[in-house]
Amino acid sequence: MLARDFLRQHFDEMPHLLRGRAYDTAALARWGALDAERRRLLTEADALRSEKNRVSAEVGRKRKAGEDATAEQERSKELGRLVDEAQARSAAIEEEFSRIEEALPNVPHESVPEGADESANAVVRTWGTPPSFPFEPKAHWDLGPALGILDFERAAKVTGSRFTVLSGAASLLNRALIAFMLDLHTREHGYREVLPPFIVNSASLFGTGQLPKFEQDLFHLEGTDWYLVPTAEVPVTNLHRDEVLPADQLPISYCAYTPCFRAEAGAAGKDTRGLIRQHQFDKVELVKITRPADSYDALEKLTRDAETVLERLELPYRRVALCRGDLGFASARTYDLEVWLPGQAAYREISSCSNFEAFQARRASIRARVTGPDGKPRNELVHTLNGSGLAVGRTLVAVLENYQRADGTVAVPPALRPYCGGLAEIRPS
RNA sequence: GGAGGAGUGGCCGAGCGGUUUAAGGCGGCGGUCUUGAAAACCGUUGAGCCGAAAGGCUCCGGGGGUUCGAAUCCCUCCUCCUCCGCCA
Repeated sequence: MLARDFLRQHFDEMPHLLRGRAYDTAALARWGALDAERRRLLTEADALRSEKNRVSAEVGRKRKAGEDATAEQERSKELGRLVDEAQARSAAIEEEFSRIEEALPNVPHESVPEGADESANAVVRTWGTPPSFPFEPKAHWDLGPALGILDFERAAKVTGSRFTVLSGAASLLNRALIAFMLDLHTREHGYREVLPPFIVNSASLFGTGQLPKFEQDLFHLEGTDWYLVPTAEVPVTNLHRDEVLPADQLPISYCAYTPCFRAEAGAAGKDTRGLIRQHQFDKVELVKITRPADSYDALEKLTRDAETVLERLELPYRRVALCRGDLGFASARTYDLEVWLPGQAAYREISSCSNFEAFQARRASIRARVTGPDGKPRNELVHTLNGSGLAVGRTLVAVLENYQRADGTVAVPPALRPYCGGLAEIRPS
């Protein structure tokens, strides 16, 4: 959510500030009209309530003194009715007003590239060289079944499309990747590991911005207020919802492994083959909570931490700065990391690292107790960030495709071997 | 799932129908004292909203109700604790 003060002060500039982003322009205009009306009704109701409080206190005083207070009681009753009326009118407006605010996307940082879609994203840096093969490299959806380690058909039988059974070396590698990533981030990058619940409530999803707008992307547990986590960002960021953190605790850096569950509504026909787009996948997530002044440095660090995983695994990748139109709803600035996939001869997203500034902190009420410029303590909204470090399923895909050999076997990246009992190559099983 | 108990400001905790403008403590901030610090003492210190300001309103786990008036009484939901049952 954006701050009300900010919306008021920059109301006329909002269309410019949100250019390229998807939002309801009519709703924004309506916000401006409702704001004035809402404040008028609020002032009116407050004045009535004030009068009612005064009269009630007078009843108390008179009764204590043994005087008759019938007239005051009647007056107070009448005022109560007027307050209820005023309240009913303002509640309806408040409701619509809030719904509009909750649906407005974040304002992009000034450094975000202009542009409407993916094609306008800016490549910031490229690392490594896509390997050249003396043979036609295969896609993982051919390699995996040939090796007997990925089974798409049985997963479809057991559950449905967009699920995969990993077995043997694939499940071992998947597990090794999780352990490798967590170890790297906790031991070398200073993150604290957490294992959060894989089910979250609607308040948490509101806090990080998935609700109310993106309910169709989530798996909702019928008859409950619970949802499967779409990303560890939700439980981990919400660890500190409704909290005031001591300033000396910041920055906070967490890393967490969770499975992620996504309904993928609206993705029909997209990436239907292989492991790229699944209803369930594993991810190691990085989350940072910082003082506002520190968040852009933190974004660079967090992104570097994610890149280090790819470098240790010797997987070629590039870093892309998302343009305004490609930015997620809550983000002010996002870097995507794209890994090279020989099977598709393309770079594909494997991590997305974002600074949400105070957008999530405002929704989730995450603040820090800081000393103001006047030396007095005050509460300040924190900035939240997160990024994949990395998406495990897609990393497995990248390993299989980049490390494949002419005979159909796959080498195991050296950095991963200690996590696989020394396994150096994957052969058909 | 059953039976009891409890949710109050950054934290702990009193309050159980009308000076609650929420006692007291801890912590924070300012001061006295000190070479400096600690200790002691004094003062100060919740959040959100409306308002140019003066000031006003709301908030005692969430929601609803009773009453002229609710932290306080009633209903309901949630969470935590204790015991019982079931269970990896």
